[in-house]
Amino acid sequence: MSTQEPEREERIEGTYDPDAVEPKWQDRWLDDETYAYRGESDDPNTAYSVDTPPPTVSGSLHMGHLYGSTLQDFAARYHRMADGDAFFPFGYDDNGIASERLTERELDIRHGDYERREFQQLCREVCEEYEADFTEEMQELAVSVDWSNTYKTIEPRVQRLSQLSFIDLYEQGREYRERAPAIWCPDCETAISQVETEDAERSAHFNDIRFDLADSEASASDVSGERSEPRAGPRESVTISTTRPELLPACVAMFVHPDDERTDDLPGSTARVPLFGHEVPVYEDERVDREKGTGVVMCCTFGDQTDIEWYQAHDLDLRVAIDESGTLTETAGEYAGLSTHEAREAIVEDLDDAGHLESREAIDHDVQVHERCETDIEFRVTEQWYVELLDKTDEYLEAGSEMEWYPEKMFTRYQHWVEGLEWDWCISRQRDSGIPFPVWYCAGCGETILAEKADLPVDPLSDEPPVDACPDCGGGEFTPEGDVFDTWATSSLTPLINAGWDWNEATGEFEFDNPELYQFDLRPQGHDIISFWLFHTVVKCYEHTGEVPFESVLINGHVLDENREKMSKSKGNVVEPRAVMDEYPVDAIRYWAASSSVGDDFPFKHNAMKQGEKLLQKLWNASKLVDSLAPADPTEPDEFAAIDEWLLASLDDLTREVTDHFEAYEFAKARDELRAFFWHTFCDDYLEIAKQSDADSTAYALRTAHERFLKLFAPFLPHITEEIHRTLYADSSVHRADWPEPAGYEADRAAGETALEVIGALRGYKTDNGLALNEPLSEVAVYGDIDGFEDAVAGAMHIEQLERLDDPPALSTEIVGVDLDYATVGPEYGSKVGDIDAAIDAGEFAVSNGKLHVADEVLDADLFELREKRTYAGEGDFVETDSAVVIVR
RNA sequence: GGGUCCGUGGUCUAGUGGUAUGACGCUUCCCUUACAAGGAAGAGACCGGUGGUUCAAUUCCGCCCGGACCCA
Repeated sequence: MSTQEPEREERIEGTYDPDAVEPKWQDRWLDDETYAYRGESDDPNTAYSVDTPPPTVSGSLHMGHLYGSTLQDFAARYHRMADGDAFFPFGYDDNGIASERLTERELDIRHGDYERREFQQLCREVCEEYEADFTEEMQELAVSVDWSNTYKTIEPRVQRLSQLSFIDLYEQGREYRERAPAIWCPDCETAISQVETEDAERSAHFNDIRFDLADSEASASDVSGERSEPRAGPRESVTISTTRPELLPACVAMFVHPDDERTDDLPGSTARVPLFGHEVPVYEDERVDREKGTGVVMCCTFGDQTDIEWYQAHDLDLRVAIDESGTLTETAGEYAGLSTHEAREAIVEDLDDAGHLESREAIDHDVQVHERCETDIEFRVTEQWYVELLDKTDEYLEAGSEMEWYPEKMFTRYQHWVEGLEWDWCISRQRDSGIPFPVWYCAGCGETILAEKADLPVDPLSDEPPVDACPDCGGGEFTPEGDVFDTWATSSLTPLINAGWDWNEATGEFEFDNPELYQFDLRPQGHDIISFWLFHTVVKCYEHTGEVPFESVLINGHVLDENREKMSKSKGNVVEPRAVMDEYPVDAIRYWAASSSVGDDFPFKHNAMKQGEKLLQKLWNASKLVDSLAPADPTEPDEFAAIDEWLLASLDDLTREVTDHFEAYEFAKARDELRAFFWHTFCDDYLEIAKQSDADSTAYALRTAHERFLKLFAPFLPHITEEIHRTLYADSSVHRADWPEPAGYEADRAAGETALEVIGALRGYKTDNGLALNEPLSEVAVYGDIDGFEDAVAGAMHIEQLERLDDPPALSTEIVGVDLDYATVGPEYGSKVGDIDAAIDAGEFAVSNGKLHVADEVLDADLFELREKRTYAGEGDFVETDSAVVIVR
């Protein structure tokens, strides 16, 4: 076997000391590069690979990282053993606003004072120490990442890849540049995408504002054209309700619902915007919410997404009243130069003075804000780059369904997101730092000039375009694109980064350095980022490679606080991983992390760490006993004692089940079955038998089972299994050992079970009678099938004379109840079942010739079981089990 | 407001159209050739509420309540 030193001197002694053992192996694994990817296979089906979403490292490790990383590690460790190798890389996401702001703060600089490359270099330096802390904590958690395979999203290699991705999509016609309404952050002064917004509650006012209707001549050219009966006494004004009166100068139309009788006189008329005086048409549109207010709404460019839809559907004017910094423009006349908030107050005041403010009511409502700075967003018409999505949502939905989802139900989140898409993906950001677009424009004709793939990464602000003259018009002047990529444009490329995707100039094709890694076997992540991170990654990789990037997606839940509430800084209920790691063995924390079904949220509980701690001691103590009972390297005997072979056969069953659970990412089931078998069958039952056994096969079974337990536990409990395995069995890491396979033992399972039942019954008997468990029993008789296991029973229970009874002992039995086989009785007797139950409960039944007479029915023997109470009148005490009867004399 | 999911002994959790699994805690007894962080025995759940389908619902369906997440 794996033992190279049969004369191994070391021993398992004392109590287990995780404080000493855990750091020792953590250091050793790093020194030995135990988890380095060997990459000896070319076959994508044998190389197990994990692609993890890189965390932002400018913050510290939180419980979500701890839990998510540990789950990934279970999979990686299992597959490293089962498949022989595993690619488990790590990335740091430092290409983003968070790390840029961190750098500015730490160095007291402004990014605008540097060339992009210089600033990014500074970012990398500042982030390094944060990354080092993060790495250290990940290593303390025994996450078996290959630390020689890491990347940073800001590094030049990743920048090159991001730009290659842009060029490839552009050449495929999947990207376009367009002037259109986009979501805008007035504080960051950039376009942002829908996923970067969130809701925030704001105090505001509903302002009811009266618009005068202009001379109704416009009705003659009524757009709806079908006004059957003119209203008597045409009204002179309409009232709308708005929380944003500062948008009045941007008002371009009014809308009413076509089926709203209150307003069916209005379409075709013209309203005059108070204070500003310009006139706007009134149209019909079904998107008007009839339930609210007066049924009349104003449309401004732009107050919300509906305004954009109306602007496009009705070909409205564009009136830009708010500029890129949230300041009112000349369009706002005398209000130009005010901020939106100042203008809001000023305009309301003036409306009131002019008699156009009918009422004002304070409300709290949700508004959309930029998630990074919590600034209220605006919608502005700007020129941006987009990745086209809306034309291929069916394909992307299909791509998502090709992946295995764990748990399966999480696919619906992806599905709903894709089905609900309304925007193409805006990938350009008006920021100074970030990864630049590799693009110039011809100053003469506007032609788009892309960088050469070989030259990437480039920065158009510093580098020259690859041509001297415009290929279209021959002009020689070029304007660099100053925008940078959206952060998801890069972080959606992690599978390509990890597999070394690049442009091969010689072959003229995109190729992978490690093609065996792609597609990745597993993508683990939280359920909160399915809609953007995972989706974007699927889209990008699918377009670049024609293949879905992941075979399986593992969605983990969130760790909640002990009251099942989400942890948040503002609530002050955050549990720090550092504190938990200081208090409990990492193996125990990992054992806890395996306790919940994948995908479910679960609470952090200090008590929950106890189970793992106890298991560690149990494993240690059992190892001590095994070590003292059996020689280190027993040879396999020709003949097995029945109980020994029974144990190994049962262990084969367990091995199959645990393996299946790991394959299906059912860590909790693997954990619980493994623990139950180890603790109860192996420790409670088998070890007690083994102590009394002198069969050669016992030593062999003990050692074989013990070593297999260490391997089966290794993904969950990497430290203690390594310590014991190295001490007793091998000089190499258990984490590089082969995953156990069933050895093919056969045994009389039923007789073995019965024997253990008898032992259990006798143990109870001794306890009930105040006897020590090692107290000898002079004479015991057993009626039941324990063929071959007599010695095991006699040895474990210290029975001096064990007798097998061929006939049941003389017992008197009393029927105390009837258990119906409802699965059969139910369908057969239908509504009579209630009567039958009632009669049985009342004791109104009789049994004759094996049939049950009850409630005027006669039930065959296979429909029920009698609950009997047996009494033994003979010599000695009587104990019964499910399948045996035991007499102690 | 819409969608998805969740709600099981004091706590956490498994599970199923036929009367509920395990752990932690609790009670009693036991230092027995590793382990008292152990062993044996035991108490503790009308499976969130309410209607419906069914012979039978914790399980399937509707509504309500509570929680999480996603999207408006």
